[in-house]
Amino acid sequence: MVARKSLKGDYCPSARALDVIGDWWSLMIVRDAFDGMTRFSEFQKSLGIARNILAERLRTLVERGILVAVPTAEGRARMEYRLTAMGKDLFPVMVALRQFGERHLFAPQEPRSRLVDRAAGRPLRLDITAEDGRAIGPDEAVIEKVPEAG
Amino acid sequence: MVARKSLKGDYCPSARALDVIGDWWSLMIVRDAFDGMTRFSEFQKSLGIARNILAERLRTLVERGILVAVPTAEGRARMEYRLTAMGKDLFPVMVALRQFGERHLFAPQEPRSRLVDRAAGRPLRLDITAEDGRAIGPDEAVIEKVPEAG
DNA sequence: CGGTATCCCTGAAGATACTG
DNA sequence: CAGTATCTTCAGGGATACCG
Repeated sequence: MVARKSLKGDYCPSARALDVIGDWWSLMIVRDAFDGMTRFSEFQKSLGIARNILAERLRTLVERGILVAVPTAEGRARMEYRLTAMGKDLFPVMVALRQFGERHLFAPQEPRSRLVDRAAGRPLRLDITAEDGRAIGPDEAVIEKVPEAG
Repeated sequence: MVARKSLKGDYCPSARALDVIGDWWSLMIVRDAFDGMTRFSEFQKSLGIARNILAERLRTLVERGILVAVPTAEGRARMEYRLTAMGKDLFPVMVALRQFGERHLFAPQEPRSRLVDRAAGRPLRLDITAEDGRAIGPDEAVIEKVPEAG
């Protein structure tokens, strides 16, 4: 996933974003981080991931600037992993994925976790609009190719 | 990526969504589909993916209800692959990924493709809000666990 | 052109043992 | 507890040859 041959995706922000957080475990770690988890063992227990894999993923997420590792008061190498500002900018990605999942991947009455407005306890809205406020769907949007390497 | 052991993610819509479209090639195919591509060879040329892999990915995207394969007038097994309504619901995911990529993964003057409002040619906005219209960020949202399977 | 059928190979993931 | 180091397995992906 990391060093991919430069394809047209090179110039595509989606492709780059996917390169950074596009594999299963990284996204699940980020999801748990949004859910307030910070400790190695919390992630490990929540995900059932192998420890070496978790360590490696945390390392690259830190390298990429998604998480910071801050030493805890307790001991020596004890770290807490927290989302950076950049990491928090993944919030819309998480919300979008979640809404898609809720809409299409659960039976009507099937139990599921929900992401809600903390204050009101109600589901969130996600809106894509033009600068003038018009709602924009797939058919109202178009990809502008990069000028030179079109 | 497909048959993953049931982890807590079982109840997490994000995890399920990721199971459906969470690998590199599937997302890139969907991105190209949003960009108007429909033919096997278009995807193949755009992505530089091996043909067998592309065929397999198209097949599973169709199975999962993201794409439909419609026969073309031309010949026998010639297919066009188009986004279903469900597939189009991935639009917010693509926009969110793209915005993240644009914001954090490009140098200021580095060339990139852009997703714009077709009418105005201007970038899109993506807003997450509560039902009453308040803007919601990561700190204003909370994940409600599924009732029973806590 | 639009795929399918094989073969091979790498690299990512798991298990496990070890360390401070 | 919070990792690191090592080994092994296995499936995802590339290359290639073939078919209608």
